[in-house]
Amino acid sequence: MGAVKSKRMPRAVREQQMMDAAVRTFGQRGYRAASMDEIAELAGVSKPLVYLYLNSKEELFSACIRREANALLEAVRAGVEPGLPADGQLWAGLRAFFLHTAENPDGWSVLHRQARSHGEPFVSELGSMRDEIVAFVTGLIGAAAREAHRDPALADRDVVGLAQALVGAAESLAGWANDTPDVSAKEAAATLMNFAWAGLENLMHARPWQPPAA
Amino acid sequence: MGAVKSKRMPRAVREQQMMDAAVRTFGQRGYRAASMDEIAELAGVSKPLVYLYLNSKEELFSACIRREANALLEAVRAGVEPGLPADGQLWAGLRAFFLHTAENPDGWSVLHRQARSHGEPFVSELGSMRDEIVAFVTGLIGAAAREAHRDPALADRDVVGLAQALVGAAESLAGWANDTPDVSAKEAAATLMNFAWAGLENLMHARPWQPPAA
Amino acid sequence: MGAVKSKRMPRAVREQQMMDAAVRTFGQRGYRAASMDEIAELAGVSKPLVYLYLNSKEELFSACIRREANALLEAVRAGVEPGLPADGQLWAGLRAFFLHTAENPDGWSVLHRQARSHGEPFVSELGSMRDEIVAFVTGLIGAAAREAHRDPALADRDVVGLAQALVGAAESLAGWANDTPDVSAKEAAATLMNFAWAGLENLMHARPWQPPAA
Amino acid sequence: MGAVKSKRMPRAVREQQMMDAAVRTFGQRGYRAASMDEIAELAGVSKPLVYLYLNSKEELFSACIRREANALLEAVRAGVEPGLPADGQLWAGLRAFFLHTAENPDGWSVLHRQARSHGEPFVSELGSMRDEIVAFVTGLIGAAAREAHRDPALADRDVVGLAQALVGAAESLAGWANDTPDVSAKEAAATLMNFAWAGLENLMHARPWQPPAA
DNA sequence: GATGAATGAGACTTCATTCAT
DNA sequence: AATGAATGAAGTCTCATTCAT
Repeated sequence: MGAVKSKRMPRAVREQQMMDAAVRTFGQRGYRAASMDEIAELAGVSKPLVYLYLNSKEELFSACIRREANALLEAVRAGVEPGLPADGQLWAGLRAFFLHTAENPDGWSVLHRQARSHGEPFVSELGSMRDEIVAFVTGLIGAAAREAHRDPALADRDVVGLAQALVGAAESLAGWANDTPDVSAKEAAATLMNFAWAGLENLMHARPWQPPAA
Repeated sequence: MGAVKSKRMPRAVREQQMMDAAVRTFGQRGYRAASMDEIAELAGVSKPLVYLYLNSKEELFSACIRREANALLEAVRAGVEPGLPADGQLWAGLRAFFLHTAENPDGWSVLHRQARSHGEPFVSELGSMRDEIVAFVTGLIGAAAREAHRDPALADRDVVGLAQALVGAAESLAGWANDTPDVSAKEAAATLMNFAWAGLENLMHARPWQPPAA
Repeated sequence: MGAVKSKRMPRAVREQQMMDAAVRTFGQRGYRAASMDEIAELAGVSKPLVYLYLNSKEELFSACIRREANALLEAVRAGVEPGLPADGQLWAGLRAFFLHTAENPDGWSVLHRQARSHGEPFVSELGSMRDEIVAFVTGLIGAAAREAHRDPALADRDVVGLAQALVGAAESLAGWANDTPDVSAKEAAATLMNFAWAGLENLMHARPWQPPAA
Repeated sequence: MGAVKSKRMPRAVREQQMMDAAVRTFGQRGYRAASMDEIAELAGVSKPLVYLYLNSKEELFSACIRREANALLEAVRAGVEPGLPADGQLWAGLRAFFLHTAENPDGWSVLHRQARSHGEPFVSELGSMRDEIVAFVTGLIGAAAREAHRDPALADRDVVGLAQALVGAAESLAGWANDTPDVSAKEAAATLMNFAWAGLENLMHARPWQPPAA
């Protein structure tokens, strides 16, 4: 007994340990550079056990993508309170997104860097998750548009493009904030919210968006 | 007819053929999955010749990153006409950017997907090119602010933050546009220009930015 | 009958088989000319197993040097009986040395021919073993000097120099005896004993050292 | 004109430049590790020229062995003055040997380390040269024996063994003197002469050989 | 007399995966 | 539930050597 090297754990627990190790390894080394040896060692089990539970490197990676995608989605959903006005919801969603990715850098690396870089079947795997995020954002923006009585409605494709732009901007700012001393994560988030909500023109004319008194 | 298998070419020409093949292979397969065998065959030469001229897989990949990064930078610079007003310059730059990435999907894949996913030294290699783009965009936004006599002036740090956000959004959209059939470069540029210039709120209220009659 | 192709052996046994094969191959072909393929085949295993257990060609060669050096050292130590007079001890040590090198020609080739010819880190590896032999011989000569009440006493440095000369002569003669058919280990030992003990001048005057009636 | 990069040299001169480069490279890197590329570059010519003049790596190495063996032989012969008594001749020969090998470390490495370590045809190549050295030493020792009216004469095989022992002792002492601070080459030579001429027993009883007043 | 261009063959090494217990 | 033993296949890289000028 003791966490040093417990044997004979129930399957579900062992599987999670393996996936933890896999996410960490894939996230840091990349899909191809990660070796099953390293994953098994990090998980504290033998290699055949990894194969017994997860079948192959490919399936293991797919499982990682699914797990991390769902976790991210849940985090964003949980961060948004349905009753708020549109800008408040967006602000809350972005904060949740930033928080989750900062706390799970390996998982985020798996989703953002690795899953896109290694072709099928991983791109498809990621696709279905992105569809869910887009649907969620679409809902948000759609609600905002109705709130503003926008007419005619934004096309779905435009919404997807906007979501892509938002995520890209968020990633870029996160990296910049990380690499630049004395730029806080909150400042970065505010910059993004301004950029996204008010647009450059409004910023040029000194009409920024104001964060809600939180 | 055509260069079926020309032999004894001068070194400079052969090197470009090899780099073409390498960009294509790296862009489609990824850095690790691409094999030197495949690159050599696609270039129509033997493997030792690739090593003789380009030394190693790592150096070859670095050379690809540099070549593609410079080409992209030149394309954007060439697309912007200095005399225009700020939004016109931004619009021109974005069009040039999305056009170039659409016309060089493998080169863009090398920069956006592969160089980021395979650790040092490639990330640094890419970083310096990205810094140049960010500096360029920073200049543009600063000019726009002066043009608008914004008061109080935007802090330098805010300008850089906005430029980071814009560049990140552009990168993300370019990947999306490349991966999504029937999204044209011009549409992507318009989506981003709207997003950046008008901001989401204006979009919600059906007050988008209008492209200049070109 | 015989160990045609025994599978699933414990690691320690397999490692010895591999080292046997490696010593033989290195000794006959040389470090560079020996291929890991040949070693694996001679050991009756696949190449990856050799790497799994012994890591690299360099480490494998180093391990061979250490094993053979220790075996030789032990053989010489075991051959010398502490109670004898000085010339008897020297004679016994030389006999053991030449016998061992004659019985392990590949091991001796690894030590004498290959380890010296392929630079660091092998030369150092061998150096420490050689230092042990020299120290051993130094002790022997020192004992002989005390036994003879030599006065004035030999300087320590002179003793080490003599030991170096003796060891070098032995190494060289062993190589020669191994390469020359019909020169027995005992003859080689006698030649060296005469040379070392009586000196050329005494040989010239037909006053050789006499082996003890064994 | 000038030694920087003279072109169109007569064949004999070019060949010597190549052999110089080859001896240096083979001596330092070893036969296998030396590459024709490195040799050609060090010689300041293109690789095809090396092949044009010297045909193959194997022939080039053989030619190096022959050249260096002859040079060593000549040096020793030139060092010995025929009229001297036996110990004086030996002393002179050893000095010439030490001097030549110290001044031509790469050539000595080719003969002593590399030629023996890489099998046929090099071992044979070296063999004929060793035969000449042995004949020379045999003559010397034979003269000494006649001088001493030794009877019965030493067998040829014994002479070869003694020569081997001498050379081995010399090499070992040379290495030791090089690695040990404040042991001069001359001291090493004296130690060897004592060891060889007087023998350990005489040394034990304080009857060393005396170097001739030079 | 001399060389830039080019390659077939083979080396070391790694990895995903399975077998037998 | 778990693992020590083992390998087929593939990858990066080097080298002696030749061809065409």
